[in-house]
Amino acid sequence: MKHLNRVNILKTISHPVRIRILEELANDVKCVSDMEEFLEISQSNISQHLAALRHADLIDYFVDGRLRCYFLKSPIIIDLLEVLKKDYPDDLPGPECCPVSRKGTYAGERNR
Amino acid sequence: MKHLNRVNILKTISHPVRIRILEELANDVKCVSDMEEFLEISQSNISQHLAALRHADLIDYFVDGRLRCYFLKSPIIIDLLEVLKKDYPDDLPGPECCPVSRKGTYAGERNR
DNA sequence: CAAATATATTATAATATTTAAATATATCTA
DNA sequence: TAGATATATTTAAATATTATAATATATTTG
Repeated sequence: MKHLNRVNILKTISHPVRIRILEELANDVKCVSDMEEFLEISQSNISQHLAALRHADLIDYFVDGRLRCYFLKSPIIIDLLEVLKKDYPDDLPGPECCPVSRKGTYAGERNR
Repeated sequence: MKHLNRVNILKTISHPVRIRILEELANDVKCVSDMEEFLEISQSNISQHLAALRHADLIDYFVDGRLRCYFLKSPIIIDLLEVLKKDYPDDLPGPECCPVSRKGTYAGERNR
């Protein structure tokens, strides 16, 4: 079941707006009207993205009067954001020469 | 542009079958008929998922006769898989008492 | 309490993703 | 060269995601 949950986390964060929200929350508590300043989308759309993040248990909030103050709840997000920020210049080296599998020799030259 | 590319990588790997394929390729070269053994989906569906991974530049293959031998190409995948495998027992600690933002005091008790 | 503010929810239409089925292509083998 | 094998592509239908618009709720303030 953990696997499905992880896939669900990935799905949930696979959106530019939600990544942006999470990056901001990784630094700071933010309420929705703070977010309206750096996100160029409607308030109700922001709320929908926040709902998606809440349903995946990635964020939570506390209430200050009519503000809802969101913060990051899930520690995996910190690590995922860090990986997403890293630079990865090169491709992995291809497999060593001629690995062998049950079905084939895997000997051939690489194609494209 | 890098941001969008990262979101695209996330979207592409946000599927249980594609995660599984990547996990296998992180260990080993595999051809499609190898994959037919551990994936319980049709061959053409496997090919479709492989195409998605190729289009995101995450994998590549070389050709051995009629086999196509896939391997992992993108180094970020290694790091992402590692994070996905890690255990994260606890939630992050909530924000310290009473942080302040432009818009509010953020003082209140947490709600749920 | 009425109006204003901050945020959430619902409905809907547009778009994207997914699977399944059918077909196509390339390589090998007899 | 005619299967047979391994894999890919295309099409179509089902489902999911997204943004927008409209409306609802809760809190504060006058």
